[in-house]
Amino acid sequence: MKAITITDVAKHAKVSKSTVSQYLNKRYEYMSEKTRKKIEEAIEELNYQPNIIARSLKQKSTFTVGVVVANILHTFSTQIIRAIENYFYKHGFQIIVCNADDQPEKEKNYIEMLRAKQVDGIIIFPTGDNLDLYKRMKSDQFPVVFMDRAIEELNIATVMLDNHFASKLAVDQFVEKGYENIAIITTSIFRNISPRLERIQGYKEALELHGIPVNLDYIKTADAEEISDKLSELFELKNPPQAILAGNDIVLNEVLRYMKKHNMNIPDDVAVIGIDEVSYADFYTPTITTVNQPAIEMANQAAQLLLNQINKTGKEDTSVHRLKPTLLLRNSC
Amino acid sequence: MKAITITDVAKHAKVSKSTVSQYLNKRYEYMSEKTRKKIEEAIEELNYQPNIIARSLKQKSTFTVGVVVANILHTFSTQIIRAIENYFYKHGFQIIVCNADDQPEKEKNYIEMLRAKQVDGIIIFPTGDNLDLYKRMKSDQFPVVFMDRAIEELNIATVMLDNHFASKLAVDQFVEKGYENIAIITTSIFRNISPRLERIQGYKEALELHGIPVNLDYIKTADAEEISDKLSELFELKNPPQAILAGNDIVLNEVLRYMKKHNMNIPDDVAVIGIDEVSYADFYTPTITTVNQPAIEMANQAAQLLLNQINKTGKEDTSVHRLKPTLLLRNSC
DNA sequence: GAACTCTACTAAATCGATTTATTTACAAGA
DNA sequence: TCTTGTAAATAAATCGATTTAGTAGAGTTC
Repeated sequence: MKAITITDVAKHAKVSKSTVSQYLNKRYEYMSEKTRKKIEEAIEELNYQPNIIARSLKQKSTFTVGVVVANILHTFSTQIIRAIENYFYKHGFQIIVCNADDQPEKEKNYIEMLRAKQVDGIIIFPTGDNLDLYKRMKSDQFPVVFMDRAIEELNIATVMLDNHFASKLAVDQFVEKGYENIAIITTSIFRNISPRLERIQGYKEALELHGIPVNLDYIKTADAEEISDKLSELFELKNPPQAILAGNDIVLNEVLRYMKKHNMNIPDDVAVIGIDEVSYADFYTPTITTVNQPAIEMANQAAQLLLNQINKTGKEDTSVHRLKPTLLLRNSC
Repeated sequence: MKAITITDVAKHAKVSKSTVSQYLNKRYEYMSEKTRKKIEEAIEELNYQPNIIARSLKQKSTFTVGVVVANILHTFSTQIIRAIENYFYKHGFQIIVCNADDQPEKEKNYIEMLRAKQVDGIIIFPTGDNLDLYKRMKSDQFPVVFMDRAIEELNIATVMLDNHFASKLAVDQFVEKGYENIAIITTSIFRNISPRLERIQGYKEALELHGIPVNLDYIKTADAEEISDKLSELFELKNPPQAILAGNDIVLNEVLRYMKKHNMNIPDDVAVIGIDEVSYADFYTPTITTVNQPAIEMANQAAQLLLNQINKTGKEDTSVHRLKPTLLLRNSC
């Protein structure tokens, strides 16, 4: 890899570096037509590409933003990434995607790396366990937007689902179909992951609205591997649930796997609704009713909030934006 | 955002920039214990973080590699990204993921951007339509590894599935179960995407091995939206297929959607095998037999090949590495 | 005590761009 | 003829690190 620099171009075109730089930045008024042509030719001939590293050292802005996702394997994460990327691509930015794997330690490393690399801003699916780090970014006025999960009292712009409403949509549907013994299962709430807590909270509120007492035995949280055990616990209750709300796509998979294994019929033996749309929802037997997150709008909104911070356009927005999910009514309930 | 630089640290610790730099690079033998402590404290107090941009301007290596995926929405892409990222994370590299959306134009922009940003190497799922660009990277001796798709005559290290064998696994299984009218459906081969061509080729070869004549009516390629039409064509044949090999996860979804819609029973009305494992394979009714790609091994191998090129370790390897898939035998066939 | 070696440090060059201040050449105006 | 103004171009400073070459001072050796 030979390295063609601005100096080479300048020599080749028999002008100064400064003039070449002006050319590169399209300030043609500082040079004659003839010079412009010479530089153009030199760049062409040498196949010169400016070193963006050197450029951004001087210019500060790197036109790169980071996205730190909690777990890249979630369909929701991928959809968000893709949409964020599309948004920023249009605005001339690149995105650096990093995968924190739900590990605060990894999240910390990535955020620090990204900052050290001088990205212009970061969209984070926060693990929630790096409060000091979040605070430092805030006090440094470094552009940050949180996605999917809220961190209290930090006043950082956040885009997330209206999780209460998501649960309400599901519970309302169950009730309409005549179910009263309704269980909810989410993945672990070990680190107080807000969407999960809110979905449980929304579930409770929705039940109360319908005058149905909340039965704590019907609320289960566990990591994917233990969900099957939790389901067994549910069905061993003397009053087993007739309906199950799966808190996300992973839980839904586990629930369906369990049903399959135990030869249980949906919705006759037990009705099911999942939060998060899944690829197979409309051709599974039965088709699965789901609560769909508006991933693209969420991504666009987060991207826009970040871009506003980066460009210092619009007034400061540190609020939590909650988008409404929709119910995709099918036959599992 | 105040910017603490090495100069600030030097002043604060009352030493020269050079010494601070030595400290940052852990060359403690060039300073006294006392100086080391002073610098350590200064860095701590000022909360200093070195500017990696400035560093890499001098050092050349940016410890960043790019991954340009064809489409980030494919589960296979995500698995690969995740594994590549894990591999490089261990070696102190960051990865920049870019999504080409199967558009050669976008791919070109991204590769050029990545190179301009001086990444140390790139792993590409090539669209195949940027031959000049690929050649230039090759002649610049820029570290590149292709993933998933081969580009003929370029002599660029490539990691991909043994696609012929993938089809063979499926066809062998069909034949063992007594099926002879076997169809294959893949997504569009518009741009000569090698895995798709190879899967079709492997399907033909496998049939011939079993002495079954190849029926061209049984071979269909189409974009996702038209697959349902192609399926109708298949079942309107006077000799409709008894078995269908779905060329990837997207096709499999479409096939299952069609079966559901037309109330067709698997495997009685038609047997199905999919290439690519899917999340619901083991709890669908019936459970779905799939041909599984060893994504993690493929990612590790690609990452290792790239790292070798970057570090110039090992001898030059420009061969095509083909990994073997495995059959996950279930009940759809 | 001259010559040499080490240790602990520093000054200055460097990476490849951008940007500011300055210079040159030439034409217009008084 | 002597300013003055302007267009075109350049030199030099800058960004924030690394790295090379060099130096001061203490200790060793003969």
